[in-house]
Amino acid sequence: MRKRPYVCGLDAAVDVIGGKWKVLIIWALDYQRCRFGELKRLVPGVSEKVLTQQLRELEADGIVHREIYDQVPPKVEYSLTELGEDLNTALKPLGAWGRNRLAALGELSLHERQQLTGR
Amino acid sequence: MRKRPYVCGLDAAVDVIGGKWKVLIIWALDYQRCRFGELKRLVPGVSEKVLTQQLRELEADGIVHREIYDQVPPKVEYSLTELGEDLNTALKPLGAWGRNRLAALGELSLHERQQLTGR
DNA sequence: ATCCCCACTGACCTCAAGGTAAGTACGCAC
DNA sequence: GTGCGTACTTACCTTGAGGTCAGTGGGGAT
Repeated sequence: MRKRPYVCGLDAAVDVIGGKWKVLIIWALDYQRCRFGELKRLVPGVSEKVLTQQLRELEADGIVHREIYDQVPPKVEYSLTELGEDLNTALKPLGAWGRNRLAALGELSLHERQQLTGR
Repeated sequence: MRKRPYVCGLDAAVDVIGGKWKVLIIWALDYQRCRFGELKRLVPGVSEKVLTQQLRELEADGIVHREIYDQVPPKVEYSLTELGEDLNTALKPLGAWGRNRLAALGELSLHERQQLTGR
């Protein structure tokens, strides 16, 4: 549960996407429905435990859908729900803003590199 | 510094707004430039230490501008930079998504309340 | 005299998110 | 028969973000 009440919508949204790997998971699922192992490869650096955790939280929040195929070896597929796709759409401008920022930072380091190699 | 490199723009954006109170600060500053004490009142629950910290980080990231008036008693005003206003614009759809979510949750708890009082 | 207000700073502490490593149960390939 | 891949779970540990509290130094109100 939550200690502090939500102050605004932004607050509520950040609560959902706040986990360390959640935006990366959502971003990965936008392109394709994924099995657990694929997701692990698409989100480099997550441990299995934490990936499971975050997926369960996203599922509880109604962002991702978990489909279990009764097979051996086990097969589980994750996909975005409609709500999850809405969220992803809402995240697009933020992603664009971040990309601009990355570009700006990239130019800065290019500049620094030029200064260094210029000596 | 950062351990893991940015995977995408969203990643970079979340790095900037990830602090516990940052979106609330940005949201508060969208309406008006603010003195420190005002901000403290607009963001209920933050301690002074953490508010200062987050403001400094936002300043370092070029999101907020800090203007010091050489007065006694001291006066400091915070405002969004152009980059900060861009960020705020990019956050609007996310805020709207969150508001919808809150509305949905509100209806749920209303429903639960009705079930409870109905007994 | 005593208190509050302004905008902080610094020392110390807490706790929960996340990381590590091992275990599970089954099937297939070599 | 040894190891890998599947999708996890469990116990244990680490870390750092954030919380608590006290102090600063002058001015104005009570």
